[in-house]
Amino acid sequence: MTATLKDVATRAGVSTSAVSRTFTDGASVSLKMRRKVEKAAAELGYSPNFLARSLTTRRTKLIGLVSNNFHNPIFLQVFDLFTRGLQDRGLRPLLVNLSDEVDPENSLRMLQQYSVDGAIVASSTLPPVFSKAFRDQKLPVVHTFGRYTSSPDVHVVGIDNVEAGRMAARELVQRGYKKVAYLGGPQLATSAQDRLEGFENELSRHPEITHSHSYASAYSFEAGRAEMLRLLKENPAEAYFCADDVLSIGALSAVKDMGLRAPEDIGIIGLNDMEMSGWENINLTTIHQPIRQIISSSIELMVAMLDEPDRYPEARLFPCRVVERGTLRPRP
Amino acid sequence: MTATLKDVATRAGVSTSAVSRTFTDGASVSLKMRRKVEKAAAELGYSPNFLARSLTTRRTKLIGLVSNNFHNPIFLQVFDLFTRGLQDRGLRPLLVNLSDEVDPENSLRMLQQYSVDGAIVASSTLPPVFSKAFRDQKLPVVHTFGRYTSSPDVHVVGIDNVEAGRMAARELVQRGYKKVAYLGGPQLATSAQDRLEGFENELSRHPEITHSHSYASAYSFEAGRAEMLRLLKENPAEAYFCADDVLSIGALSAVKDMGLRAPEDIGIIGLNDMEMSGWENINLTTIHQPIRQIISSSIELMVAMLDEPDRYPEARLFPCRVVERGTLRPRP
DNA sequence: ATAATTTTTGCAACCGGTTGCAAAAAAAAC
DNA sequence: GTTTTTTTTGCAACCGGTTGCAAAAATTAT
Repeated sequence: MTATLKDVATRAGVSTSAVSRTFTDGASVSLKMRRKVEKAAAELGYSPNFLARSLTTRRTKLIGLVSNNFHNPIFLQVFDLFTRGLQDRGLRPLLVNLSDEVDPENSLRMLQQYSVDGAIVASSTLPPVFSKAFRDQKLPVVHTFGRYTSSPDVHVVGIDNVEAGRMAARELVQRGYKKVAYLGGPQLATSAQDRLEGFENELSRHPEITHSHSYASAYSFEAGRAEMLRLLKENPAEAYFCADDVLSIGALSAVKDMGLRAPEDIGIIGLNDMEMSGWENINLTTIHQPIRQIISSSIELMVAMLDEPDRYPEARLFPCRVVERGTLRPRP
Repeated sequence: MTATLKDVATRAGVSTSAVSRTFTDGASVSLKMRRKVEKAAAELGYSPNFLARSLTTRRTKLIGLVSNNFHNPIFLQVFDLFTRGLQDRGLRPLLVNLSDEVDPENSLRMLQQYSVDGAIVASSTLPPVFSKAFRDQKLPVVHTFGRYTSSPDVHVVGIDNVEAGRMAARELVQRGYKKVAYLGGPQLATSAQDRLEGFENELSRHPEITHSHSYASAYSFEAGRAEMLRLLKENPAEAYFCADDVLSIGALSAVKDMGLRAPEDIGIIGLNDMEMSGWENINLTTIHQPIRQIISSSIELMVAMLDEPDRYPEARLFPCRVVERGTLRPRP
């Protein structure tokens, strides 16, 4: 149906190699030849078949974009930034939804079958074993929103979740809260664990402040709401650090449901600073996570790795900052 | 690096065809042969290269998932459903972000270069010329959330936007509003046009009710908020039909900003019924669009087309229903 | 046991490209 | 105008598979 290399060669009266070379940059073709070939190609509407090409070049320019976060609105932005960033560099995202997947095997095999050049794992809730499995197959992999370790197995780009936890604690301390708590995402998410660690670590310097923690079942509105409802019925803290904005919004909803107000009765600070946290009817005080930088850095790293697969794994962490809005009482 | 067909053949001491056949279902292989090959394959960790295979079979099982909606939270759910649905059928979504794209040429060529088996265009704001360009290249295409016409150029799956507009109008009429208005998305979006058409069409049966319309610059919170702020400063209507939930939420925010309340001062009805519309602090009365059915039907249609490419284009429309929450005054 | 039929297998060509190598052509040096 | 050097070109093998066809092997019928 569509024109092939051979068709163009025949039409231009040249060898197939010549045609191939005009479409490979850096190859040796005379100007005259190039003209001839390009003319024939244009007449036939030819453009090279990337997949056939990939057989010999061993480059598909396909990047597996692997995630299991399809419920947190922030990930729409994540996908937007990733797809555009990859496209701009001539790469193509093959989207893999790991929502219910527990075993890396299948996804790994699939990525191999499509010969992706690399995989970006965009998730803070996927266990590290996933990205490690990819790496073990010599597949270049970047774990975006992954866990920081001083000697990482795979490239990690994100924030220092421990530090973010500290930051949240400091913020609550400064505002004079005496009884605080952490409301985390799924307990097995490394991000949730690390944020708690930092939170408690900072609070250990303030023995006069009591603190506790619990986990919502997912990074979702409903989960945050349910957990906060439960907490409020018992013996609630004065202020909560919710490990994610969407969780915070759920928690806020619970607060209002119980006839309470934020920040007057209950203080809440989130993490992410997603677009809707700034919406007037939400107006959440939160810790800003620099998504754009995280993603463009992830892509850069991936591009670099395509040229240099044995690059030593590094961790790239970006600083966060508190965005003050209306759900925490003012600093004294 | 990874084992190839030939490696397996050598190891098992059989021909490459034999190996190929064991991995092609429906091919003729004796049980004994299959055993032998599978053993060798397992030992080498072999699995067939889909792209090489696609060269001869002319099937890549790659589906272009094309969209320009990366700001409306409902599309996160759309991507979730599409990716899972496609995966479940052994198809792989190649995500294409058309956000700033005005010319179908590039995207079309790219999809051709990767030999996708088909393309799903998921957008209500992309001009029909895009999907038509794909179709013209004999590429099976489904336009999800596309415009209904009685003799469609390409397969369309979605809702009857005209009818949805009527439904919204009826709802406002029944609740006794005397002065109503339509707040649309980007004017060139077919969905925005059609919803307005239905809205006005229904209202033409009620000459005692005055109505007007205007458009927000995008289907986004900010755009809805800005437009509603403008409207409220002039001569606002009693109730608005906002052509999208995220637009409605922006509008609601504007209403509160001006010191007004919904539904007491201004009534609002949206369209989509996205998850967060049900959140307690939003609580938007809206028209439910059956996303799950729309998407699973789109996938079914695509799968059907892969077997029968010249299938006559059809339109599949799903009925909507009003979801009553708290932003419209009750029926009398 | 032999012939006829069916099933299984391997050969070799092909899918749409790329590329090392050597020959041919063009350019530079003498 | 030769010779040397450089550039351009085509040949042919290859990337990792599939598949039509005919031969070989296994079944079934006689």
